[in-house]
Amino acid sequence: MQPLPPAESLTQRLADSGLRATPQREVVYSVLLRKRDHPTAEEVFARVKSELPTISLATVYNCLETLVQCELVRAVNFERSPTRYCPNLRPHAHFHDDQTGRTYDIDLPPAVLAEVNQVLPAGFDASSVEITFRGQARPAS
Amino acid sequence: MQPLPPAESLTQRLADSGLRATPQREVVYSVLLRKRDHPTAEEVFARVKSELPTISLATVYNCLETLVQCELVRAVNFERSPTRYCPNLRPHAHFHDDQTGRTYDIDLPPAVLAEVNQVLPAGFDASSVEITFRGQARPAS
DNA sequence: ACCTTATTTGGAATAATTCCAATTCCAAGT
DNA sequence: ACTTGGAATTGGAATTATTCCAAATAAGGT
Repeated sequence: MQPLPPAESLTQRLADSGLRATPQREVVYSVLLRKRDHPTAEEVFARVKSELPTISLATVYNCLETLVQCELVRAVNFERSPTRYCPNLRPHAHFHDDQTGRTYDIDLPPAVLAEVNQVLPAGFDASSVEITFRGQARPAS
Repeated sequence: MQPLPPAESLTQRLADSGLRATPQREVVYSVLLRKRDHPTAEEVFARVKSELPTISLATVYNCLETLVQCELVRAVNFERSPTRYCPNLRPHAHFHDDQTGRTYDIDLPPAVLAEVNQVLPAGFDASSVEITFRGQARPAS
């Protein structure tokens, strides 16, 4: 079990960007933290509804986008399937199980990250790198 | 300049999969080989039209899908933007320039690929890995 | 309280892709 | 050559995820 980010970081991060901590944003974020199974926007929508029955799908998209902007959440894209959302802030790759469709986080040691960045020729300045595996998973844990 | 794959490999690969070498498939493939700028399906459609004015967009999608199945072409996805197509068969990553939108191939040495695969815990069996950089490019060549 | 701006909302619009049913095209067997 | 069955193509409709938009609501600073 990894340490979770402190709960107050949302309000903090939003404030840093001059944004407000609304109930919608808080619930969307808490839903992501509660069940870290890389839900789609629709899935987040369904989960948030039980707490905020009148929230709209557009708002869920807005909140998710805001959280991504604040760097509290990562948007994960796999092929052409709907975007999934991930509150894991540690450097990690994603593993997509072709059979089950489940997505797993794979921690990336700094050394590997460094080596991957080495492959860039002069003149290429990367602001981010995304590593995605596909295959079959039979995770131990 | 890298060696191009032999021209006859299309017919060969298709036959291997029990598929036919149609004019549409040939022209779509040749268009990809001729200008390797990671075009979208719409862009391929536009280029193919000059040679086959009556081809339909659906056929372009079909042909591209077929080429991907035959492993002659890779489908490249960036965020939510349209899929791009790439006939480079060497192991390589992609670099997406945020300013220009251009995509560059970055060769991946086998050693790096090996190290990246090392990060997978026991029980994860990857059939492929996708590495994508985003940032700013000022390529030497 | 008031004003200004941020945020939310529902519905319409968009964009990329896929689906579908109707031809058309081949290739193999007679 | 002629048929025939499956493959491939075609145009258009449908789907899906997401974004856009304009109106309504909420919230913080004065």
